[in-house]
Order: sequence, then C-alpha cells, then structure tokens
Amino acid sequence: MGDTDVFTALANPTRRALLDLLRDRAQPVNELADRFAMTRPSVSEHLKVLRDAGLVTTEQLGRQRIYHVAPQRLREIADWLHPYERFWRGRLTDLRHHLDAQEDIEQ
Amino acid sequence: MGDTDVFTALANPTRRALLDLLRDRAQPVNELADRFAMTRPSVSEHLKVLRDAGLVTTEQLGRQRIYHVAPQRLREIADWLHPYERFWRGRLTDLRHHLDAQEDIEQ
DNA sequence: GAAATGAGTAGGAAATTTCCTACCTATTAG
DNA sequence: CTAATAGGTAGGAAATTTCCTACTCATTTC
Repeated sequence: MGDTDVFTALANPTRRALLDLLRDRAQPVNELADRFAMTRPSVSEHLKVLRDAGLVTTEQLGRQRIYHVAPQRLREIADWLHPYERFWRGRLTDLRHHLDAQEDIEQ
Repeated sequence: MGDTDVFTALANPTRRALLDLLRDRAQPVNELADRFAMTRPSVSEHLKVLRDAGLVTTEQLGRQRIYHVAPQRLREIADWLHPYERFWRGRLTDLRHHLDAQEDIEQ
C-alpha cells in the first residue's frame, strides 16, 4: 500500500510496456492484457503498481476502467538523469543547458 | 550471471547514490562504503550489479580498486524517456527537438 | 430477474533481492 | 616473513516480487 518509488515502478519490463501502450492512447484493462503473455489479474497488479507510483490514472466508464498515462512523475527520472547528460552529449550541450538554466558550472 | 538491465540496476536507492558519488569523482570501495549505513560486502554487491549493468568500470591501483562512473548506458533510460517529454516540457521543446535533430545530422 | 462481462482481491508458490557474518585472496608495510 | 589493509565471495535468512488460480463485486445485457 502507499506510494511506490518511480524507479521501482519502471524496473519491470511489463510495466514499461504498459506505459508505452498507454502513451499511444488510453485503454481499458482487457485491451492492455491482450497484449501480454500473462493473465489479466497479473496485468491488473502491474497497473496497481503504476497507480501507486502516480504514473497512471483511471476513469470509470460503465464497467470498463480506462487507464491513462500520467507521466508527470517521470520527470523525477529525467531530473536524476540530467547531471549525467554531459557524459554522452555533444558540443550542443552548452546551448541546451542555457535553455534549461539549471546546470552547474563544469569543465 | 551476465548483464543486468539498466532499469533494474537503478531501481535501488543505494545504487543510485553510489552513481551520484562516483559522478563527483572516482573512488575506491572503502571510501564509498563509508557513506552508507551498511556493511562493505553489501556495498560490494551493489557495485557488482552496477558493473554487470555496465554503469561503472574499475581500475586496479595497488590494493585499491577504483570505481569510475561509465554512464553511457544511462542513455537507454534517456531514450526510453524521450517520447514522454512532451507531457511535461513547455514551449522550448520545439527548439530542443530541433537541436537534437541537428545533432543527429552532424554525427 | 439471470447470465455475461470487466476488473479487482485473496492466497500462495517460486524466484529474486537485500542484507548479514564469515571467510578468502592479493597487496603493501614493518 | 608477518601483520594489516583492500575488497571480493560463500552461504543463508528475511523480505519482496512476480506470477498463478480461484473468488468477489459491479455493471450491463437478455
């Protein structure tokens, strides 16, 4: 119960695939479950983890429950990643950092 | 046991903290272990996971083993994250995408 | 009303993770 | 050579994850 860490939620490939599907469009559980080689209850549990991490929201529509991607919290990942960018970015990095206006003095 | 998935490696807060320490500067195991409320063998095991994920490299220096951050593979995370950026980015997004496109052309 | 559909929960087995203490090897210091 | 230091490995306990089947409840259809 309670909220799950976003990194933990993303550690599972099924959950990443669920988010990728929902990025395309909001979908009910059965439609999502059809795409995986596991039972619907198992998919349901993965969706619960995503819900607990705040990465999806639901909308009740008759007897269907439509899942929507809610990726604001993915920003936590992006923010954690940001200081590492300089390790793989090229020479346009400096301009980008000025745009972001949030990089420490380096190099 | 071969290579670990990068998302899995990052799922643990101790391992993320280890990377953050190594981002500051390369360090031997004991210096890293001193920063955590767990035994050195446990830290050693976390370092092994990071090694298996290709996120750190080691350099033998006398009886010390210096760990270096090797964050190229973090790009897998950044790449997975990229399609979600539009959900939280503002109007600078278009310029940034333009920069990315230019970068791709130059390389 | 009864049957079917959509989806969550319960309980549990198997696998994996995380941490420990104890031990081992390699290198350096005295 | 002996002792100390640096750090990995072995084995195991406890917790967590991942998947299952069986069941429940709510809504819709007939």
